[in-house]
Amino acid sequence: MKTLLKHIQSIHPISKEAEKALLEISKEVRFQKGTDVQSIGHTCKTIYFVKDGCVRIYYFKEDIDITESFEFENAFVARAESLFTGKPSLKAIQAIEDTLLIAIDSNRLFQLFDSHHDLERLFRKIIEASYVNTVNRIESLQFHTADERYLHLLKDHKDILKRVPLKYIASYLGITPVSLSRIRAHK
Amino acid sequence: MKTLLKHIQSIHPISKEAEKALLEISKEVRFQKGTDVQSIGHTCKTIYFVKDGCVRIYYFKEDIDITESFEFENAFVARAESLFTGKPSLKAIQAIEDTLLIAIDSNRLFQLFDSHHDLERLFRKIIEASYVNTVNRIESLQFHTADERYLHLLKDHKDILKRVPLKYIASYLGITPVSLSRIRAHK
DNA sequence: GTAATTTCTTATCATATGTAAAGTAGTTTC
DNA sequence: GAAACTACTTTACATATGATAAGAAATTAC
Repeated sequence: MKTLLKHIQSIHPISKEAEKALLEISKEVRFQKGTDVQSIGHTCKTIYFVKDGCVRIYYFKEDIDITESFEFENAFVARAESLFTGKPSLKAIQAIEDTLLIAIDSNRLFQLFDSHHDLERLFRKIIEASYVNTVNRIESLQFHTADERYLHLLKDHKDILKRVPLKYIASYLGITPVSLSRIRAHK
Repeated sequence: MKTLLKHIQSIHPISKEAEKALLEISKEVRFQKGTDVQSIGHTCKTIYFVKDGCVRIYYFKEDIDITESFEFENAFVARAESLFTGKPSLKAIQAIEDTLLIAIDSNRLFQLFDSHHDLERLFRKIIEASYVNTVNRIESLQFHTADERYLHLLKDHKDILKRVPLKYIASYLGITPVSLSRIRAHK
């Protein structure tokens, strides 16, 4: 669990008691490459931290598999639309590689917020950062060409091509695999 | 300020003391149609609540004016990328109509979080809801046609066509005004 | 109220991306 | 190691959107 605590310290330092309380509601879970961590229709009650490996959030639009996001080592993952609304999620979380996650029980976490103010602040800051990221992604989808978005993704995640199938990258960029192939061929 | 307090109560009820503290760091400000509430290059230290009128967040990409978002009555507005990072914003906030805003001093608000846990929880929930909204907007930009996005916007904001120039709506949808005209002509 | 300015629409042509189908390469299964 | 399957690429054609320019409509300024 050291990786998680270290990552947390870099965002917002919390007390020893808060660390202890957090670890009590967390456990390590492993998933084989290709398996669903959480499936479509399930209400999200877990916040995951990626210790090793990588995952994606995906959903289906008219039978087409669309990757909403990727997460790699040292990042949190949750299906926000379900976690924060209590509704069943239309999306699933899948392990793209053999993956080691730390699962945090969100209901118990939200309860801890009452007694550990610093934990609530930590997660407020985590959500703020995620929010800034999604706003930037909107900007990218709004006014960059698919070509630019592809190059930008490679810059941000230098090893993504070795770790993630192109078909997932294509839908993440908002284009078809055929179109991504074309873009790659022109480089 | 009643509008603000009423809106807050519907998200997360706070104590009378917290309400009082919040009002002390808030003030009403008016902006004429077309004027900038905050300009590009300014570091965002204010969270606004729209009491009457409407605003947009916009920026320039290579001399082209792009609307990132609109906000109407009973919504909060802030340039998250600047507010949460402390960096100067590349974006501006502009009044689209004569607008009455409530300006909340963000530094003093963040200080209040130390003494008023319920205020921090309130704003955590506000950010969570904004986050869910932006994730949904990504989905919309990723795999809906411009045509679908336009119809969806009209559904969500029935009076938007009467209040907001089409050129702003076009860039918000990620298309040119010419393209929006075409889409509208086919209905 | 007229002129000037801005906003919106229409038309034409160029380009990027989608769809479908076929082929190639790589991986998995037995 | 052959067969089956999956991932990726390539080609041909269709469609949506972009760029530019010109005109119409609406708004603003005087």
